[in-house]
Amino acid sequence: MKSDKKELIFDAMEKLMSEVPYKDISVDVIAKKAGIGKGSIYYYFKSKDEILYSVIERCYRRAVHEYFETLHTSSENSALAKIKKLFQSVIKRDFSGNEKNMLITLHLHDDMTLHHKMKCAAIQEISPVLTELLKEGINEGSIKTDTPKESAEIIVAVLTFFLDDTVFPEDNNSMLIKLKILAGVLETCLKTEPGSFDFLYKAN
Amino acid sequence: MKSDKKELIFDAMEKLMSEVPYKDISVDVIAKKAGIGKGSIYYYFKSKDEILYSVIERCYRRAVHEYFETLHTSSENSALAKIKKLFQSVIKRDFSGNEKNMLITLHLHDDMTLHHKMKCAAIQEISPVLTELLKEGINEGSIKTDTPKESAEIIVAVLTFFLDDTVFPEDNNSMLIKLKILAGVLETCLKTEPGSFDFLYKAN
DNA sequence: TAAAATACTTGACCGTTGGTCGAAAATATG
DNA sequence: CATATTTTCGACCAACGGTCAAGTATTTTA
Repeated sequence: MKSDKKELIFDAMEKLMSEVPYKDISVDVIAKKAGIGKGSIYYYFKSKDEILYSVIERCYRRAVHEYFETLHTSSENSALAKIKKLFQSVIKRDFSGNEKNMLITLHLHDDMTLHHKMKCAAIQEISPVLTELLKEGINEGSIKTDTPKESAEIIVAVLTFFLDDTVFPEDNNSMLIKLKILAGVLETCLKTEPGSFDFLYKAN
Repeated sequence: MKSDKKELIFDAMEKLMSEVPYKDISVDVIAKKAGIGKGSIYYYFKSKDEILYSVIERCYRRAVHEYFETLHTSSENSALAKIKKLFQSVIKRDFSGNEKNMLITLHLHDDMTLHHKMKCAAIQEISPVLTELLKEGINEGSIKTDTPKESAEIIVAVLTFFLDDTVFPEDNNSMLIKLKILAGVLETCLKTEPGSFDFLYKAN
């Protein structure tokens, strides 16, 4: 019966973030939601911001984990196919209304503190994975670039930027056009077969 | 002798932001620096954040204004040349240490609130100008794209992202590689002559 | 097992903050 | 000059993030 307080705090924060704007989440409220004393919070985290960071990082780590899960249950194993899966693990729920997850919920909030941190976390957590996939693609011959690490970082950065509703507060059509441009950019950037990234803007 | 209080507040805020982290700038301090009562601040701005937004917007508007100034003092008037000038007005001081301006100063701060807002403001202020330049280039024949507006927004977004030190906290070499990639991406994205955007990563 | 040490828990408390407000001062209007 | 309107102000407030001494549970020691 180890009641991991740290996990309790995580869960309380995550729950709250999906319910109310970050600015309305006080440490007292987190403690209340977690069912522990306020002082305990500061036994496990050195600041309120640290809780936020940890939650966001965990969120992207889960997306990466989900991607690795899908790998096992699939025959297609080309680098490009894997990249597609990785992207989908991160973004797929952002465009379907029914299965909201943490990432989309976070994006919806208007608090700026969140958005910058999310981009940084995304780059930190996801770009290393993508970097390896790019290298795989290079070995396979399906991808050509001399700078996989930097390319990966750029790609993740841009992708995350795109998913941020608050940066481009526009209609879906503009978003679709941009995703199409992005697909083209990725193709030329990585010198892949035409259509390799069409899944970004094509339904399913 | 109209002592425009609003301007006083602007200047105080701008000065303070170049001196201390945003989180250390209280409304009392702004009032003190501006030499007015705290209550007066809330007569002209409805919140502290609104001051921040206004200052950042003014900052990018100045960059755009500076660009328009350089237009008059030049013979070269091709769309690509103008785009180069626009970019340089926004970023040039970010890489030279001596002539620090507001933009670089802001980027240096570690406060997240700033960074997201700066990206939004950059897109809002600069991408319309770039959109027109892309259209010019299309008419000239030097640029080819069906979606100038969206392309412009993407370009500004990515560029701003790159200039943000806190997102890619790496060495200058990685930054240089990324700017090189970006230049290539812009070329293929806009179908311009090779080397059109080399100024992004080449010294002067 | 008792005692000592360590790890964990707590909520009252603190300093600071963004923002409010009624009143005073300045300015405009007639 | 009197009245109305705009501007200025700082004492004040509620709420916040964070601290802390004092307690309780758990583990270690002998």
